[in-house]
Amino acid sequence: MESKAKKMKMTPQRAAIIKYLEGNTSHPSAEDIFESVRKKYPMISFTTVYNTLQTLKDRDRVWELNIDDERKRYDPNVKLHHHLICTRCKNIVDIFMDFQLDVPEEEAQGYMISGRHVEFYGLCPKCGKTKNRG
Amino acid sequence: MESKAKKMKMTPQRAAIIKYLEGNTSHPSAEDIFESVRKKYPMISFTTVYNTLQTLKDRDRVWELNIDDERKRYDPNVKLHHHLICTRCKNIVDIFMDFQLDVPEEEAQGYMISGRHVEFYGLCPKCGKTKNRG
DNA sequence: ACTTTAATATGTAATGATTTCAATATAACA
DNA sequence: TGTTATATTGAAATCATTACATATTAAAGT
Ligand SMILES: [Mn+2]
Ligand SMILES: [Mn+2]
Ligand SMILES: [Zn+2]
Ligand SMILES: [Zn+2]
Repeated sequence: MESKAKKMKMTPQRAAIIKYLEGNTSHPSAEDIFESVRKKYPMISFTTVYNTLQTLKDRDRVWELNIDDERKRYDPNVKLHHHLICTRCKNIVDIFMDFQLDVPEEEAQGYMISGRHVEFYGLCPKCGKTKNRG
Repeated sequence: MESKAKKMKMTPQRAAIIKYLEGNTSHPSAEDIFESVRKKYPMISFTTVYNTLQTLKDRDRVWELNIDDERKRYDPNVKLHHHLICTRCKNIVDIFMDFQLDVPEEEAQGYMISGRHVEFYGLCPKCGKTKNRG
């Protein structure tokens, strides 16, 4: 009992953030979380959002995605899955498929591979239509 | 002849940046490029590095990677391939394998998929040894 | 219930990568 | 050689994220 097992103090702010994330498949940014939680807790600080996200990351309760080139995105679903991102509006959707992604010893160049993630890029249905001036 | 076909004015700075990138498999950051080119052109501006990278991106001569959570990384190899990143030192190496990554219509959720990229995470040989206090 | 205290929340300042901008310089071409 | 669209430069601005100092509070013990 050590790393993941540290007890986590519950606060209204944390509860609100966790509630917002629960089952959320929109892959929100820290700002998205802040703006949403702010409706109920107008006094919440941006720092608290980042602090809480860090705490949740430490406990593997949230996954930080670098898939969006402008900001970090957060995913409460930490089970292995992949993503499809719209290159125009940055919408992200889940892909639950089990790809065969084994890297043979000689290709791994001595790395100890512990994680894998497939990113697909394209245009979402909405952006696919309005090709220009999106 | 239009988008990609725009002619590109050649300058000593651009030549130096392009030369540095040519065949470079280290996936350098803008700063890496700046520091290297600066040795020959001490007066080069950071802005010029970013400008040139933008120009090269526009012409599909360089690939901007979001794989590193701290900074953008650039890859002069624009042919489809994948990457393996060390989660500790952020070293990035290429994986030239042809994975089967077809997403069936019903999983694509209406997206028009145009690109794919597999990211592997792990520890590089160096970091794998020194498990602590890296 | 009251006390204690380590953990958390807050506001503000700092950081660091990237972008914007206005002025100056120059590659390409006639 | 002159013209001009394009590129370079340095400085300032932007924006996401982090660091810090101070005030607050959840939770464990009494
Ligand atoms: Mn997801
Ligand atoms: Mn590469
Ligand atoms: Zn879209
Ligand atoms: Zn490493």
